[in-house]
Amino acid sequence: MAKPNLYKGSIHTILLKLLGDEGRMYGYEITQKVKEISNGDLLITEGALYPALHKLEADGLLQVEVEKVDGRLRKYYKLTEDGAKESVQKLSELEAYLETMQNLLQPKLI
Amino acid sequence: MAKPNLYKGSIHTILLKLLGDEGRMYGYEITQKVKEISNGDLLITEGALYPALHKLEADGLLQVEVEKVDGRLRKYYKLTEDGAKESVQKLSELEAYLETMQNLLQPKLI
DNA sequence: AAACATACCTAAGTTTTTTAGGTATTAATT
DNA sequence: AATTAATACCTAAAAAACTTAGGTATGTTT
Repeated sequence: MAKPNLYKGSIHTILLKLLGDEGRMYGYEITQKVKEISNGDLLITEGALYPALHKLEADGLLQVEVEKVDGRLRKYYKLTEDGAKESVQKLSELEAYLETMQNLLQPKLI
Repeated sequence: MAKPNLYKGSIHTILLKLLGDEGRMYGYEITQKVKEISNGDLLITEGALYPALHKLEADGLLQVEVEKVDGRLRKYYKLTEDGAKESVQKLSELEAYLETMQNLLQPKLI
């Protein structure tokens, strides 16, 4: 792993969370939003993003609405009901993971 | 991803951190320690652990001492000087990642 | 006119893991 | 006494999840 943009396994969770917060977003918007939130630390590559969105859609967790804005195509994604449930699930897993990591990082108490 | 035991990409960091804290540990001990710290949430599989230890050793970040205890072989690992430096580096990366994730999880402030 | 930003996409390759084995010794259980 | 569980190491094949490196097309800026 030369310069990973994000720890693997978290992209689906990030997408579900963002779409839950924002209501609906399109792919390019997501890349910019994540870059902004992370102050440039987390760069979601398009090669990871689009397959992830397609997978979540195929799994029935996302719903897509295509729109043309300023002559360009946009694919807006939003959570389905199942997506909202899965989001809760994934977020609690991520929180457990983050807590574990914090426990690992904490200076050892002897 | 059926039931991943840990978010990918963090195992090297975990190993460096644990060895920095504990001084020296052997493989099996690490699996038990991580299970304990995470209350059973994080299970480092041996198929991930041993190759990771060997990689870190090959990269000069770990040093190994073989001992026989109660008739069984143990391979104690500890950080080299380079390993200690790399540990600092990896930990700051992990902390930045955790902070970003926390930012993502925080309820949106409008 | 060229470069950059917006907006989508995919395929090949790489990395990192899971799965599923294997060997061997000691401790606990039946 | 024999089987199972725990301790302790290991590896190879497969799967998963990325990065890299392309591709197309439109609008904006230099």
